[in-house]
Amino acid sequence: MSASKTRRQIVDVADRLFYEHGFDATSFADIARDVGLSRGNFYYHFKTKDEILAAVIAQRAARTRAMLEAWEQDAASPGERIRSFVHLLIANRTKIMAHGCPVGTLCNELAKLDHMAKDDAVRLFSLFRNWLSRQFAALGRDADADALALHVLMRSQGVAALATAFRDEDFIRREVADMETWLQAQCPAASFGHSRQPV
Amino acid sequence: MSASKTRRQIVDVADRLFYEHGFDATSFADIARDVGLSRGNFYYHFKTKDEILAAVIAQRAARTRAMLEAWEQDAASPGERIRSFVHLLIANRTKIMAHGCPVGTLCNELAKLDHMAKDDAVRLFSLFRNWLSRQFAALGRDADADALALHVLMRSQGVAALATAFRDEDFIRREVADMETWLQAQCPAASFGHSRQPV
DNA sequence: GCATTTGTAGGGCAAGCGTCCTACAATGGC
DNA sequence: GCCATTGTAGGACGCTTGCCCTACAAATGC
Repeated sequence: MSASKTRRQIVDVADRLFYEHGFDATSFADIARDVGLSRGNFYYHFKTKDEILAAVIAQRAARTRAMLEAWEQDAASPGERIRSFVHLLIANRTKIMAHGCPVGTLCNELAKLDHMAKDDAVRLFSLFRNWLSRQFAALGRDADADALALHVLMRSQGVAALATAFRDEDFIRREVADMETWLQAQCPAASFGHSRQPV
Repeated sequence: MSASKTRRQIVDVADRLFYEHGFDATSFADIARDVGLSRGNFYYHFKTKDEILAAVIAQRAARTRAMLEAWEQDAASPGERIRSFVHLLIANRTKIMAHGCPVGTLCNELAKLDHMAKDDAVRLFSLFRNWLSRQFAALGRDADADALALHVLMRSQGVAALATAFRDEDFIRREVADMETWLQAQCPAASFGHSRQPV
């Protein structure tokens, strides 16, 4: 098997395990077992655990960028794009109720561990923050675009945190609906499309 | 030194270390060092690490209950009481920016570790949830009191999460002010006291 | 002043950690 | 068909973990 393919497998598995069990609680052996590699052979692909973390964060950043660009293409209006973001909460509800927001929980853990890569993880947040900010600016809210972006991000983090604690799917849908109402109120003139009822 | 006093010291130190570095990353040795006890002697006071965690959670629950009762006494109106809760974000801003919300981060970590005590940690959330719910009910919002309580809890969790990531004190004050405005709008008839400007 | 309880010190245990090394199988260029 | 490169297996390393034990000091009861 080619090295790059094995490497990608390692990063995929590590990504999943870091999300499900946390970075610190995931051991080299755990990743190796799931990839089907011998423990020691890891050294060939990744010298240290931190190196794996860096690769995982880089991959998440790349995928996030791709997702945001796709929304930029697909969604008709900035308002629709923001709705796409908000609806991530519903699309990923099962995983969120089990393990929280991948970005938020990673940032929290790395902050507690006072880990080098902490700032890199926060940069994942910044991707969303800047993208949301641009959408709000496009809606004519240039003056407070960044504050609005942080507000949306804040809400989704809060929803994810409580959804994990209480495992309440209705709560998620209720708060998403509330965010949509809020969104409409922010830019009454803008077209947000038809406000679909949550399923 | 009396056993109960040493025990209390252990729980206090463990509480702090669990908050600052997380449960998993805090070792027996770390706690022992900070208390000034020999490593091995822990066995006398606590058989297992989980036992320490249970004691820490129990202490947090007791202190939370005491705080909520104090607010019940001090604050004139239910609205003022809810404000007391919201202003925790500002009062504890430094610690929150460094280590997040003590309850939220603990729940997240225990969920990832799939730890026995997970539900006990969530019960800390429920203390706030039920208390807030009672305040909203007292404001005449019986029908959706619990949903409103969850909404307030959700917001404070979101603010704490992003405050940790971006270390932005202004963001905290802005969102607290926004929550106060929202609060006024929820129960226009109720007395919320004068809306102080955040310092 | 002796005996029992209460609390502490220090170290040992097996297991697991991240890391690192060496030996070997598979592959592809020449 | 030989050789260098690429990738893998398996285990050893030093360390730390949670946990447990025994020996001893200090306090307490009678």
